[in-house]
Amino acid sequence: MENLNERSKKVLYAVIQSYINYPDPVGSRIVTKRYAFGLSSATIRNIMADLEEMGFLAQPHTSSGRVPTDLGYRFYVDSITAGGDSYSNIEIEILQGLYRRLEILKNNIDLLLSETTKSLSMLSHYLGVAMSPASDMTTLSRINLLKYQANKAAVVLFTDEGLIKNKVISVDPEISQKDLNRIAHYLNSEFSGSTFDEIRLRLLREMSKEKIKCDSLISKAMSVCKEALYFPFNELFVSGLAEVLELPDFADLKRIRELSRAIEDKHVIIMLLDKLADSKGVQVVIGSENSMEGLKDLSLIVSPCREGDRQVGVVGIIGPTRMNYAKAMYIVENTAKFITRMLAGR
Amino acid sequence: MENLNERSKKVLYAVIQSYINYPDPVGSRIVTKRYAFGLSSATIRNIMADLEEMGFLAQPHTSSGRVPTDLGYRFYVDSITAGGDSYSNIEIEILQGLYRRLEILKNNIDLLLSETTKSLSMLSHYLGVAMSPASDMTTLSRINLLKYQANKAAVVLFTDEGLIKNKVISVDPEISQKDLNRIAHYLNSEFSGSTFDEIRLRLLREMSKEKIKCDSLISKAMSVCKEALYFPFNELFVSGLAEVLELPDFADLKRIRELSRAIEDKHVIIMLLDKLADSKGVQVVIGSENSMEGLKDLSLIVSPCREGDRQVGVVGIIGPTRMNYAKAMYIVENTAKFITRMLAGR
DNA sequence: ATTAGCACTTAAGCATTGAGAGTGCTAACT
DNA sequence: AGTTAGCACTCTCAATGCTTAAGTGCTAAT
Repeated sequence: MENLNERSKKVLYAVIQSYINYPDPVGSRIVTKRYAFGLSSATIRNIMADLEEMGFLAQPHTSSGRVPTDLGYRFYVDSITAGGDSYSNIEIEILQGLYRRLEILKNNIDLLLSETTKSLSMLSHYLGVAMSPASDMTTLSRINLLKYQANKAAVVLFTDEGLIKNKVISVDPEISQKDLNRIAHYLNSEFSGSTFDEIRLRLLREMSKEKIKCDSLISKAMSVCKEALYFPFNELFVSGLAEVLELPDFADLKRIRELSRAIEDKHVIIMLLDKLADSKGVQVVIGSENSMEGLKDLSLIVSPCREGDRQVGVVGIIGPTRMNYAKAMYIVENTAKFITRMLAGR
Repeated sequence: MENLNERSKKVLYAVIQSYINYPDPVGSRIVTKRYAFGLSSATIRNIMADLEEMGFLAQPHTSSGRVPTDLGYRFYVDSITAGGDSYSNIEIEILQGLYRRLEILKNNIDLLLSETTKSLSMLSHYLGVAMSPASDMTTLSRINLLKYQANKAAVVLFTDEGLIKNKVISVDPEISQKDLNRIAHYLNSEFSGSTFDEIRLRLLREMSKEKIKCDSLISKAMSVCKEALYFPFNELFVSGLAEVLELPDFADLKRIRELSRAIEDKHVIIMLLDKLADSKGVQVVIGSENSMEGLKDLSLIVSPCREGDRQVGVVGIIGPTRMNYAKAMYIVENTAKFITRMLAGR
């Protein structure tokens, strides 16, 4: 990047711009035609050869136009992050309209996130993704235990992030609703405000104490707690496959298979999003910059939804590396803000 | 079907059998080779021409082999339903193994169903689908209302089918937990055992009564009820797209697009499953037998999971019309039984 | 009723060809 | 010295024609 003069940069941007808009490798002639450099194609050719040598461009085969490499995109993305493009009013209005439609879902996080992914994919024409926060990092606000059948109880769990989860656990038939109330009361007074990570740790310590082991009711209660507080929270929502398959980038059966495997696994995407969730602001991961198998030659635009230190989720877009980064970043940034506002404004 | 003698039937079955195993149109020569009829290819040719005339077979183009029509598959499927194929021990063991792995999820219906779809698609190599019952038909077992924040309450709802759902509703800040308890108590005593369909109807009638309109607390309570009891229950789980894309039937980009649109919409599939959920036992819908746009040339094998009159869900398989119906039916039937056992055994 | 034989049809694979787009290099130009 | 025109070269892609293989329908013989 050091020995990259202003003119070369401009050419690089032009190539990327063109390739984003038209899915064909771009040659020197096209650059001179579509972008007024006042230079001949031969000169552009020389510059493009230099850019290729520096690793910003590549040729699919000798004598086709050039295509940006991941490095090229990276350079481009970094430059627009610094700049901060502004967007047309129309696009902003579409965004606002979609958000308004989602506002009625603010009481149901899962549904809100899942619908948000649909908006994301509609707006961007790429995959929309959203993830609720991992359980370890969320803080317990309140827990309720409801006796359900002879040997079952429902755990209802409120977190500071506004998540509500329920699950059924098996309990000793001897335990009554009163007992459960007492246990819940204990848990609330003891752990409310702590993250689940901490809670699990402290519970483990408590349970190893001698006196607890002896008292059968308490030990039963403890087993209830242990089961009640283990929640595999983080849930991933993905949509827009149909949208993505319209792109020329996914005309290839092999790529489609790869993508659909990635979507169905979820595991890989969750891991990646988890990694990116800690940072703040919009993150861009381009193609091979992520080391996940099956996500090569895909790009991710991700933003955590956080307010202070309270993280309520992650939203993002997944698409081919040949992506309209500026637009995608704009959409993700605003969607993250919207979700944050929605879930924090309580 | 009347004027279809035993020999013609055998040939029809042979053609279907062969086509299911090898995805190429089957010609008369192949029939004589793979299945020992003791007849020459010319004779088979004549029979196949007859079968085509009757609408059981079709030719993709003059002078290619023949392919079963939807009607042909229908004939075949009806015959195996009557027969009842038995399966190898190995396959039964694989099934049993997968089921055992799922047993630990019996307390979490949604997760159970969603994992079941994965098993279904693994076993069949087609799409696995599962749906929890529609809210109208489920019966309320118990309702709990938990005050949550100043103007919010969590509704926790238990049904006789073993479903547990929660949602957040907005409430008047004046309403206390005590009030909510009273409302919940009223709802439980009044409506426990009724289906949500009935409940909504009765609530509507109650609310129109004069005296209730006057009392402000009761009217507030009623508005709580109304919101609390409206649940869009029916949830659809689908998986196995990656699996299906390995099939030669989905080598075509257009079909893939169609399929993924169907999967993302869910709406269409839900409607179709809803229709089939009422009947009992395994249902087979072949290709154009369903009138849903986007599901043409796909087949569905579906079975409700019911015990007595209590329906706990629907499971099924979606695949190309060129499907191993016998196997798919076997898998669906047993999976439905398993799910029923899992959720009814309480 | 069955079958052998044959002419006919069609898809699919293969090599050939020509057009088109793009490149790199060299030599001329400013 | 930077820029450009010109040109030979490369590679893809679409079209073409040819051949092969599989399958059919029909007719005449068994």
